[in-house]
Amino acid sequence: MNFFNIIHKDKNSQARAGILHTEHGDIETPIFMPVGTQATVKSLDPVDLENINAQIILANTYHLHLRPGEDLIADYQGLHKFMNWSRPILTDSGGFQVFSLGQGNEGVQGRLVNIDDDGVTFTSHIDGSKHRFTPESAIDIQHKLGADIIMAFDECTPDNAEEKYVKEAMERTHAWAKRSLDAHNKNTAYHGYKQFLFGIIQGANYKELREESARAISKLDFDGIAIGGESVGYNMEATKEILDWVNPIIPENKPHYTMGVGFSPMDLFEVVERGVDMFDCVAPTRIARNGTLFNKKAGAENKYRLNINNAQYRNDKNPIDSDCKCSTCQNYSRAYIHHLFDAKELLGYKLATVHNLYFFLDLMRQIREAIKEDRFLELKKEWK
RNA sequence: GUGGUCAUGGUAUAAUGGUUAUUACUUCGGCUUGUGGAGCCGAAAAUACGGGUUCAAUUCCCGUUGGCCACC
Repeated sequence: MNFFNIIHKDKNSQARAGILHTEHGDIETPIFMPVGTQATVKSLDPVDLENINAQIILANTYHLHLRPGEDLIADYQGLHKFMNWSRPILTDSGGFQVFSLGQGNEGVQGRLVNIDDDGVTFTSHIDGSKHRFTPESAIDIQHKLGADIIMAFDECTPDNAEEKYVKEAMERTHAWAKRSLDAHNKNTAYHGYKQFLFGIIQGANYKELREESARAISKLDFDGIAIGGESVGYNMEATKEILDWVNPIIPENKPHYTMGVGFSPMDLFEVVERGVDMFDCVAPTRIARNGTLFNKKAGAENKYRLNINNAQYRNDKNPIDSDCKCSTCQNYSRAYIHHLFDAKELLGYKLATVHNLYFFLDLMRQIREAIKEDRFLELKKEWK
């Protein structure tokens, strides 16, 4: 059986519907993947995730290496058993954390990060201890964690970096891609089942570099192709442009994954329209914990969302979204959720996260149905 | 009752005889993108009351009211 089967290609765009086959179940694509960095989607447990029809979740190599450590998780036969999640998991390699938690970045200051051609030395954001990742060690850690889909170790460059440095980093990422693949091929079934490895295209916002990176990653024997970078997701105009550059180059029959996409409903349409099968983003869960909740009637001008903290919801008997079928909208009023946030009660985080993820995953379901019926662009128009 | 002391946004506070009176919390909006239950940005909101001195008083003086402390 192939890892990835395309079931239907939309007649009016590059959108396609497909299925990813893994040991822990099939994944219908295109799909949004909730982020559960530390082996938990914050505030939810696996029963909640199944109830909202999550098909696959993410976890992170960097965070789990530092705490509790891959050897401990391997002791529990991998992440699935450790966290009691029986469906597919994808682990990010930790390459992005070198960038996002790196020196000079907003949010986490003063982290020591030294990049050389062999790997990266960095200090822990938890206790300042020194650590080192190489392509080989990042793969080894991911084997022990046991995710169904794992990622090559890459270097993500800032978009404002000069072309010379971006080119160096990109070439390093290509060399690391080969080394990740070699390390992976020595042991593709650490826990007794096959893990699939994706390569990552870099090159920031330089057309020639993106094309070169797309060629380099495409010719390697990866199971899937990811598109990374600071702009991807964060700057949708740039993201669309990058996808238009690399799409003619990357193999059509492999799954395409844009890393960090899924801030607003329209973002989902934009990348699916350009042939993307998988994407993840912390936004739906993070903004949920701050009280920002998806609502279709709020309209495109409000990014289809409302802030439940606002005073206007203090005594509002309606659900967050009257068309939503999630357990939060079926059972709770805006007034109650407003109160939970006002009082900083833990249940508020859970109810909000359930709603935002359900909203996104149900929209993905609608998108898949629309693709199969060649009306993807019509559905997109409803949300424009 | 006598003496002392204090009175600044809703709460707690800083400062000053002279542009727009400080800060925190609260309140009201916003930001959030391969995770950050955090953080950040913006807005609203005050010199107890009455009189006096002065070019100018939230500041100095007197009184009123109220709080606190001590004494009888």
